Amino acid sequence: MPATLHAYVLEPTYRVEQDNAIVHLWCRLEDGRTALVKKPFKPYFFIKAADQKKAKRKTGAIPVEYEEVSLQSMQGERAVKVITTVPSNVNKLREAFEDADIACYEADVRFAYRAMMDWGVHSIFSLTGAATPADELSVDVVFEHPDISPVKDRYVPSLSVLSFDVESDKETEALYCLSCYGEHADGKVFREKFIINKEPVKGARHFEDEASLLRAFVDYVNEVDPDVITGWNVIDFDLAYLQGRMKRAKVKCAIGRDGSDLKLRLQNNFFRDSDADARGRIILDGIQLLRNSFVKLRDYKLDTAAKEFAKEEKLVQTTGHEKYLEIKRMYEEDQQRLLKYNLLDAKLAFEVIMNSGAFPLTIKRSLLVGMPLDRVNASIASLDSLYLRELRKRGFVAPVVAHRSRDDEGVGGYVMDPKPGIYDYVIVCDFKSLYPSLMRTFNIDPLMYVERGKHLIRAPNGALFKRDLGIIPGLIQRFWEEREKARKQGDELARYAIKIHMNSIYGVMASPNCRFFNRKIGNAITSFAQHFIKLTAKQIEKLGFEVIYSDTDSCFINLDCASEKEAQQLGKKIEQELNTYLKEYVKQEYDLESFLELEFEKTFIRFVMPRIRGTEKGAKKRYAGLVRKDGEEDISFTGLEMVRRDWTDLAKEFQYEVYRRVFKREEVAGYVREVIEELKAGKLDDKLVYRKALRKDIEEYTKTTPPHVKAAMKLDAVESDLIEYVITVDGPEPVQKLEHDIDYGHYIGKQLKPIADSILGFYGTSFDEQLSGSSQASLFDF
DNA sequence: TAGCTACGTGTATTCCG
DNA sequence: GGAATACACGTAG
Repeated sequence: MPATLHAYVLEPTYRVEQDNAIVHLWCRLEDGRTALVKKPFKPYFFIKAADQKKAKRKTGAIPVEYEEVSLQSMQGERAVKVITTVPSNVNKLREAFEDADIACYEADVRFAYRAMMDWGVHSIFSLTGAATPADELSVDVVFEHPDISPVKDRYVPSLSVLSFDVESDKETEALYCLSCYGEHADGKVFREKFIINKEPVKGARHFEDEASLLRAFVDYVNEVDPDVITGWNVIDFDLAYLQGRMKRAKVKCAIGRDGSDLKLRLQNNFFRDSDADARGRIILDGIQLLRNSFVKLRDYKLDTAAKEFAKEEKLVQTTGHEKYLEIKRMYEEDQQRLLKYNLLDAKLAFEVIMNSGAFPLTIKRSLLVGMPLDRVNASIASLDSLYLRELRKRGFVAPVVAHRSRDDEGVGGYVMDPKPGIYDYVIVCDFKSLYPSLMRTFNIDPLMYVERGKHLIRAPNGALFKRDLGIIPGLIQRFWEEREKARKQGDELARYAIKIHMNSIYGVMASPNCRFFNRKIGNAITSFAQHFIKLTAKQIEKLGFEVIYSDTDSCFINLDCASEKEAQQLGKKIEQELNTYLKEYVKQEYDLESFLELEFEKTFIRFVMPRIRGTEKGAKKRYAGLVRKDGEEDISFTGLEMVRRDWTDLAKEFQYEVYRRVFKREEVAGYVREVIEELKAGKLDDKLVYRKALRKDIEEYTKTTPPHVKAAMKLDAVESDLIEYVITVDGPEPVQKLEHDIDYGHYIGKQLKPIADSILGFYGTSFDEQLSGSSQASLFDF
């Protein structure tokens, strides 16, 4: 009797053998071995039973079996299963059928995922079967046709990770060296350096020519056999470069676990990331991984990330042409230093993805939604995989994704017109996961949606839902419970992963690319949200407090009280009163149990709600306040220049200090004058850089030419989407190619003045007035 | 190999008999 | 030459 093993799926895929499809699950087993699990599965989809006769005339030479099933479409039409031999036939049949107006169901579910859904397994599963030798494959063991079943208790798999970095001559493209750093699944660290050199080099493997080094690298990858390959910009730079050099040197980039070549899909498009596929392994770019894990940085250079998350800094701090020269010099004169630098970069990328939490978070997310590591951000696919299983259990089949035009837009959250001003003691109450809690409370679900009927739940936008527990509400309930469990266990990462996925469900439902998309369902959620946040604000006012602002799920309340302690007490009281009221309200109005949870979130000791520039109206989504964090007072900024990447350090430091002085009731005029003096004296020149991203190719800016585009056009080569530029007397210039004097007048008028005015206005004064010490005409008339 | 909408601000461009 | 409008970006939630 073979033992039962637990496995984590790195990559689900398939191969066709003798006209039959075999699902291949490339796995890391719980016992530490790597495995390929092979199991045959027949591709299939559904049509309406009523279309079967017509369909039979359209199948041509494609092998098809029709199977009667007790399933129906969500509109209640009886379905029949169309089974074929290989996955590509599904597309052919779908095309032929749709040409003949035969609707297809679930014909766009990817084959290997389909199999996993039907076997009831997610990314971790249990298998029982005999292991066979792996032959030519780069795994420890192969299982042919094992029994596969779900696992109740998930565990966190230990994966082997390889990070690498390449150094080359930028002009000739010749390879200098390559370094690898990583950890085996058991946590043991490995590292290796490769360099092109005639003579031996201490501490590294040396090769006389590129082809030999490249071959040795491929062998090395297969030898350390990583589950995950990573690095900084590793797909668009290192792998793309290596692939090119290997092609030239006629070396196969056979780093797939089945000996297959690396495949790259490089995107020039700014809206989509490039991806890479080495069969059986996952290739994750460090930058993409951080971004997808919501790790916010000023920019995504390795050095910036390393300063934040690693212990060491890059060895070479220069950039652009200087860096190129430095690397060339090191290769020629100081190879030990170059190798040290090279290996350190590989190590830093590794430490950044680990220490920032991005990699552990991605593993958690993968376990939570059952997606491979490189697809945890594919929200539609993630929800699909969870939803379709449940739908099937209930006897239904889902439609294929319809292609829709995106003409009408759905409605979103409610944002109240704020009451501008400076306040003492403002508290914030907000709903915990408002959209999920509404979907759960009001049973918002595609399967529960109906056009008419009795005893239904009616959303404020008129959408109607049945009262039997829906699939989405059930899913949210499960997530909610898991989050509570994580909270009790102090598992912050799991909590965060659950929050991300719970909050993405609304976005999926409101996306025309989701197979269950229906504008009325999306709007049902937001109309409920609008209703409840307005109702909440109204009730708070009824209790005798002033609501000065509200956005989507939050209320900002001006307490007009005397101390932090009092604010705390009032906050608790408001939270409790409102929750009681809402429970009762939902029971009364809808005869439902409310899962809405209003939470007293924080206290601002002092608070500023600024105006829209040049008007009397309050500005939405922009505010600042004095908070207490770990006993210390600190200023929190939201939406204001302080938190925006496209404002200069000068503006940010200035804003922080001006607001600090206002909150602390310290004088401002002297400070403002001081900054201007220093600026004009050239003492702040390193704080004047604007950073703004190009969001499309330079040639596509045809309607207008914004400053960052002008600066980018002055560059010899655009090496990064993020353009760093300075305003000079001759207009915007990139930092890499500064040719004119700085336009200090610009910085005074455009970076300092608007920031000062946004707060000085509340004291009946202005930037100009503070400078001149009187109310005479503007000193800076820009 | 596609989660969503709401919003403010700066600059460029167009309109204005 | 000033007001109105469009474009572009980054942000809140």
